[in-house]
Amino acid sequence: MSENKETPARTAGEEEKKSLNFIESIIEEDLKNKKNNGIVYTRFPPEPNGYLHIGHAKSICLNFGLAQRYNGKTNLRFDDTNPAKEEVEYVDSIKEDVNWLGFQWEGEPHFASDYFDQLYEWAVKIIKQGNAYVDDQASDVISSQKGTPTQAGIESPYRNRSIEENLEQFEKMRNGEFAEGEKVLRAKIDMASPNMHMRDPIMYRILHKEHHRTGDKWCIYPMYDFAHGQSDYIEGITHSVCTLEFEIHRPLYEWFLNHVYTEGDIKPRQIEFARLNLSYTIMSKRKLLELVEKNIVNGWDDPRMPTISGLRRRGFTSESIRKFAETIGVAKRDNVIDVALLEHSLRDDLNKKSLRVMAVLNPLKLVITNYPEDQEEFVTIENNPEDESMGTREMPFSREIFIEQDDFMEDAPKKFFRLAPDKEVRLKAAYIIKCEEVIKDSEGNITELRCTYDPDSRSGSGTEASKRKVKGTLHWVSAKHAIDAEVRVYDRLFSDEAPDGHKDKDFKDFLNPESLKILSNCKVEPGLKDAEPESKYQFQRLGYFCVDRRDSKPGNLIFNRTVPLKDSWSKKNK
RNA sequence: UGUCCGAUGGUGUAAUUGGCAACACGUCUGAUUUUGGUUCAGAAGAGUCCAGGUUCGAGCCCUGGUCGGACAGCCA
Repeated sequence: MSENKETPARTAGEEEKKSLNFIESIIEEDLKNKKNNGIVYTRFPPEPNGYLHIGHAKSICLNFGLAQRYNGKTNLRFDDTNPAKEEVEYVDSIKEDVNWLGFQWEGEPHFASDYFDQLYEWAVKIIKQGNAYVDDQASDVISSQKGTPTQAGIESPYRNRSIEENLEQFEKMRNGEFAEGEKVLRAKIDMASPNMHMRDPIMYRILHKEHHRTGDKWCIYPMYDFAHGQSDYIEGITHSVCTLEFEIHRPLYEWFLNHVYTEGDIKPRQIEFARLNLSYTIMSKRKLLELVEKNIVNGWDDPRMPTISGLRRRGFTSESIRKFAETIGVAKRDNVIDVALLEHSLRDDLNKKSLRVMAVLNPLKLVITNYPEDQEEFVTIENNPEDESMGTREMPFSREIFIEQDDFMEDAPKKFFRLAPDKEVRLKAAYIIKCEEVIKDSEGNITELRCTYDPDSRSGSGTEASKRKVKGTLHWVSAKHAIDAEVRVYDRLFSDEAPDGHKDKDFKDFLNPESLKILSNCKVEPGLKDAEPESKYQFQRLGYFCVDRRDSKPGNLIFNRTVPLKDSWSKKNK
C-alpha cells in the first residue's frame, strides 16, 4: 500500500539529503555488492498470541517501509509454532491491524505451520548429518546441565546415540508414542559455548495439543530457533529484521541455516533493532493481557490501550502512526520515546483534516436577556481554518445557549480571558455578550448566567461592532437545538513515566485513576446528529474527538476524546 | 567476574571516503489569531561515557577502562 512518500528521486545537482538508518545502510551495501541478485524481501512475523501494539507498528512500518523504498516485497507470516498460546482471533485481528495501518503484504499470509513438513525433513537431515539427537532426559535435568552464562554445561548421556537410533526415536516422537516432556530433539553443537543458545538447543518438543491450523496432525512442534530462519529461507526473505533480544540467537539462526542451505539460494540475514518503549505506557503483551483479563480495561481495543486497535478506537489516524514511526527512527540503542511525540504526530495530522464543531462537555445555561424569546437565526462558521476548501456551515443561534462551565469564573484572575461578571466575550461566529447576572441555587452553585448581547456585533456582518476585539472567544451551542451526547474523556492509562520500571512495585500500582471520565450530558451542535462511527472532529477549543466505533448508535451518540488541544493556559495555571 | 550489543542536549534520531555537532519533540520568549489551537519569529539547552593514542584535524579510527542492556523456557 502506498505511504504517499515522495519518491526519493535524486536528480543530479539536487542532492537528496535524507540520511539512512543503519538497516538501510546494510541494504544499500548489499545492493551494491549484488547480494541476493539485488532483491529486497522482508517479512513481519508476529506470533498470533495477542493483539498488535504500537511497538509492532514500528516494526511493521520498518519492514514494509524498507521493501517500499527498495522496490521489494513484504510477507506477513504468523509464527505459530506453539499451539498452546495461539488463537485464530489473534490471526484475524493482526491482519486487520496491518491493513488498517495502510500496508498490504505480498500474496496470502504465510504461517510457520505451513512449513512443518519441510522442517521435519530438515530435522531428519540434520540427524543424518550426525548433528542432532533425541534426549530422553527430563526438562529440569536438561536445564541443570545447561550451566550458567559463566559456567560451561555438561553433555547429555544421550548425546552420542547412533544416527539410526536417533532417527527411530524421532519418528516415534512424531508418531505420538511418547508423552509431553518425555523426549526432545536437540542440536548437537557445544555444551561449553560461551553463548547459552548454542549449548545443544532444543529443536523439537512434544506437545499433544490441537493446533489452530494443523489440528492434530502433529504432536511435535519446532522451537522458534529452528523454525524462524528456515521459514525466512523458504520464503526467500533477504533481510530478516527483528528486535534486539534475538541478537544472541543469531549464531544459532546461522547454524541451522548453514545445515540446510543449498548454495546459490537466497540467504536470509538477521538484523536486530531496538524495540520501541513509550513513556507512560507498557508494551509487554503479557501485561496487556493481564489488563484485559482483569477487566482493568474494556478489552484489547479499549481506547486507553497502546494496541493498534485501541489507538484506532481512540481516534488515531493510521497516517499519524506511520509518521510517528518515521520520526522516531531506527537504531540499536535502548530508547524511551516521549508520548508527547506520538501526540504531536496525531495533532499535526488531525489539525489539517478535521472538521471544527461546537460541543459543550459541561454545560452551563446562559440566557441572553435582550434577545427576543421567539427569535432564532443561523450563523456561518468555517469548517476548518486550516483548509478553506472545507467550506462553511450554518449553525442555529437563539436566546438560550450552553457554554462550558470552565469558561465562567465569578472571581476571575486578571489573565482570565473568558466570561466573568461584567465582562465581555465573543461567542464564536456569533455575538459579543456581556455577563450581567449570576444565578445560583440554594447551595450556592451557579446554575445560570444572564447576559446581554450587542446586536451589531454579529460575526462577519461588517459593522464596527463586529470588528471589535474582545479578549476571549467561547464555543457554545444553542440550547433548544443542541443534541445530547456521551463523551468519554480518556487520559493516559498510567500516571508514572515508566510504570514497569520499578523494581519492587507492580505496574498496576501506577494506573491513573482518572484515565476515563464519562460525561453523559454533553451538548453538541445539531449537525452531528448522523455522525458516522469513527468520524473525527475537533471540538472547538477542547480537542479532537471521534465517534466510538463500537458503542455509538444513532440516537445515542458516543464520542471518545482522542487527545486534547495543546493548552498553554491551564498549564501555566497549575 | 563468560558471550553478544550499546553509549551524542530533557527525549529521540543525524553528522556516508576523519573537517570544527544538525533536525524533530519538549521547554521558554515575542508576533499574529473570532480556537489560550494553528502559524510565524526567536531563545535556552550537548562539546559527543572516561583515559590515552594516531592525525594539521577525532563523535567517527586504535588501545584500555566505565556504565547500561540481552542471554541460564521443552515461549516467541
